[in-house]
Amino acid sequence: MATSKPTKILSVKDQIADQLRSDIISGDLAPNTKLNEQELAKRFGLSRGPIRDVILQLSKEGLLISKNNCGASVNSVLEPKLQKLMINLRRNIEVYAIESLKNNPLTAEDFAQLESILNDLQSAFDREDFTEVTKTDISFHNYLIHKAGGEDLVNIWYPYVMRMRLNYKRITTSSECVDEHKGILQALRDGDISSAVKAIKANIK
Amino acid sequence: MATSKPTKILSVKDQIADQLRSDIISGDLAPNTKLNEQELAKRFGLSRGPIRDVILQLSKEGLLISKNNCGASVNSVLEPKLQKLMINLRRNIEVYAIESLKNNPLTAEDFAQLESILNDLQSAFDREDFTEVTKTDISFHNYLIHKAGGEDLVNIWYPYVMRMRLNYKRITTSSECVDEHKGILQALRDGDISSAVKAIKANIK
DNA sequence: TTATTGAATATTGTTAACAATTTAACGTGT
DNA sequence: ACACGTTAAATTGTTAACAATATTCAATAA
Repeated sequence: MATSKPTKILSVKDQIADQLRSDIISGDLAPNTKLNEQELAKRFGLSRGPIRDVILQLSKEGLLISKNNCGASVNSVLEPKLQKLMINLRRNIEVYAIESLKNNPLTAEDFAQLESILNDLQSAFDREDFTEVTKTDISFHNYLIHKAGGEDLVNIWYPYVMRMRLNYKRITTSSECVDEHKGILQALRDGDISSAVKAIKANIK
Repeated sequence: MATSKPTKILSVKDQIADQLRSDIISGDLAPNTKLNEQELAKRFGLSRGPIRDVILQLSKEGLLISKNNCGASVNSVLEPKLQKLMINLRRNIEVYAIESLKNNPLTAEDFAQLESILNDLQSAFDREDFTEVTKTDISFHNYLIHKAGGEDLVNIWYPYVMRMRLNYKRITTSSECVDEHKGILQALRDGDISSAVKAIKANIK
């Protein structure tokens, strides 16, 4: 039996959602841009049905906002106060995740995975592919969140990250971003949870 | 022009979503129950299209969970730790909402609305219509959240409330629930924010 | 008996035509 | 020129048939 790395199978809708997420993160689709179902259907070579599903999915994630009979648009930037609230809530979730690793420590496999993600992060920086940087950044956190609380926690957490990405267009420098994540990982390796918590808090802003 | 109370116009899908929410809250649809699209379509006299939309909507709210090619089920009860986390997060949001009323105080109209909601709450208790009790309870909080942060904040907050309702089947007594909300309202009337915050914290559990 | 294979069934995913609604454009009257 | 109502176009909502995928269950072999 072939036990090599399982290539991820993505449903058609997942792929389209992924592409649209990229477009939004990259700024290609600016906030308040209205989406046209037919247009999207033609672009992806599908009918409007699945497109509608994807639009609802991305609404669930906070990236789009859709009103009755009026279509969907890219969600707008949050006002600063709500932004701060969301950062605070996200911090709560991620701190919870880190602390829960006390009873559910990372395995060697986990560390290998996270290491690999950080390599991808560095590589994306080197290519100056900032959309990929963002996605990889998110996937690092996603890994930890999932480890700590499974799908349930991911579902609670995900909308915050996504919605926050709409607010921050500016990208940090390579060294800062990669180093911050390496710091988190190292603290976890050392089993130094309180240090990891500090590092996570510093990273979420 | 007739300026009397505007009767809310609900889209077909909103009405179906509402009904399903009731079914889930009432326990008529127990956690992990699988939903059948055809069945629902027949029940509501629609085709499967809009039903699918509603299912996605309720997934967004955390009431349902749907997997690829495998349909949707009523979401399961959260494990106690995640439950506590969610309560904590919801408290954060509601405290934020209350505190933001300092700069954006409730009007006479607001108080009238909230009063009316509490009357409905008492009435639902008297009728022992506990599904309606839950919905009215939620709508009280919803009013404050919306006042404080608009649609954006409601969208952040709503999934927590809904998901939490799946965990608590037991209903509190009439006097306890109504009194708690009256306490919140009275503190707000007095302009005593810190007291209102205390009352909200005590109410969310 | 237990596991496994395969066909039959049921369910979800997709499509394209049709209906209802919203948006835009136009013309009329003031 | 401006406001208003009507019509035409564009867009979203809905439907029903079809395709792809999962599930069920019976038959077979170990």
